[in-house]
Amino acid sequence: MSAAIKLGDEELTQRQQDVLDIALSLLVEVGDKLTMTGVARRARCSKESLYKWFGDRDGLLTAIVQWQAAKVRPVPLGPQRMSIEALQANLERFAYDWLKVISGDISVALNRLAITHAGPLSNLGHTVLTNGRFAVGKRLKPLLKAGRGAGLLRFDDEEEAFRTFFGLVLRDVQIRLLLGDEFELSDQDVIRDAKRATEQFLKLYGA
Amino acid sequence: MSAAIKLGDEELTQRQQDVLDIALSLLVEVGDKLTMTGVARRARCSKESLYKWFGDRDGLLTAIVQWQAAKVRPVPLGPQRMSIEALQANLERFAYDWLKVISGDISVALNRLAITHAGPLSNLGHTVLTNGRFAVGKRLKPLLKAGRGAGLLRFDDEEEAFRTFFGLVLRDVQIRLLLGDEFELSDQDVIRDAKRATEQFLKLYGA
DNA sequence: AAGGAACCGTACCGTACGGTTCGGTAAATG
DNA sequence: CATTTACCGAACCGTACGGTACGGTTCCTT
Repeated sequence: MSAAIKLGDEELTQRQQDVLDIALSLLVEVGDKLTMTGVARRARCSKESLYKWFGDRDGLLTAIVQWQAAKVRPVPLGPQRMSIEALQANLERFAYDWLKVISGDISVALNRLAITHAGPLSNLGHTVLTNGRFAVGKRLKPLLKAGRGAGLLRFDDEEEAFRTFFGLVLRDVQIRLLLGDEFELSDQDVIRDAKRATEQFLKLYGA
Repeated sequence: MSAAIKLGDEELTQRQQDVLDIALSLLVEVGDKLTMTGVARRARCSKESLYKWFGDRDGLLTAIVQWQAAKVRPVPLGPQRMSIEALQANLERFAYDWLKVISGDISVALNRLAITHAGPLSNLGHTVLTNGRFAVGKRLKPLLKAGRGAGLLRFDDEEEAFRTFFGLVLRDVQIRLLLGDEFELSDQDVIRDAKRATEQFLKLYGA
């Protein structure tokens, strides 16, 4: 019995996890032209195994998305004593990590995939939203509330505050990348953007 | 000879324009499952005509995007005397129109289409970016510069200022809609969002 | 009225790909 | 050793769809 990792209701053997990683890398390369035969060839497994493990093509795509989502473990921001410096540093770190993820090849590929198959039928979009936009909100809100509790921030609706932070951090970056605009975003740029977004957010919501 | 409208290097007869409108409405319904046979049936034309007019499927999709883009004529903001009230009103109107377009079915469908076919091969993404994100920037920047010229705004880089406005207005709306999150956005919401984004922008960049 | 251009409707072709089946193999199980 | 399990590789099937061909119709021009 191999080491099994739970994913949703299922368990994944090591072999299956490896196949999903390979499928993900192939997805980044070829986008929505990902084919079952292609995955089987790249992963050196049979199509029969793919169908046995994941049901059908949609099941494989869902598994890829969920598998990637499961790998993104939230870095717990320790409930340190909240000073303005700590708040600012945490916000900057948050913005930096987030921008890095969003501008990465994997994020672009998965979001494209989910958008392509968006609709009432597929739940890929829902999965991506849950593990992206909403997961980030869930992680950021405690920080915002702590800041408010310490008298450093002022806002009525934490959801509104979070969405503003969202806009200030990502701006047009995600949509441009999704549409294929190949624009450079160096590590220095990301650092600068994270600082700027944090400053602007504090100017808007600072007490 | 029918009335011909220039689109790129080509001219479009009335019949072809009608077909493109029908194809666009069908695209909104079925998304990327748009098929040549389906367009021909809905438009009551032959596939042969579609291929004669648009070359191939990609040509049809490109024509749809360009045709819609050609319909969006920029509403010239008259160069009135720039007061803080006029600036604020113009920004609000800008944000309102923009948010309305982005949250509309047509915009969602076209952006999904372009994202699906994004890559070095297709220029759909480029077309959408040019007629969306960049066209808006081109229209907004004169207003921003006028505001700065009148001593109402303060910024070094107009591109940066515009991108911040972008983020404050759209926030997470576009990506959520693209991913299939069906969330209500009433006209009252749009009005409120436009006001809020404008206030925040003025707080950040007001002199 | 005659001729032709444009077009409709439909049948048809080729191919790509999702999904299935099957023979063969290696490792666990007893 | 015999059996089961899991898997690989490859051949195969069905279908959807992009693209083409062609006969028939409408309409415009001369």
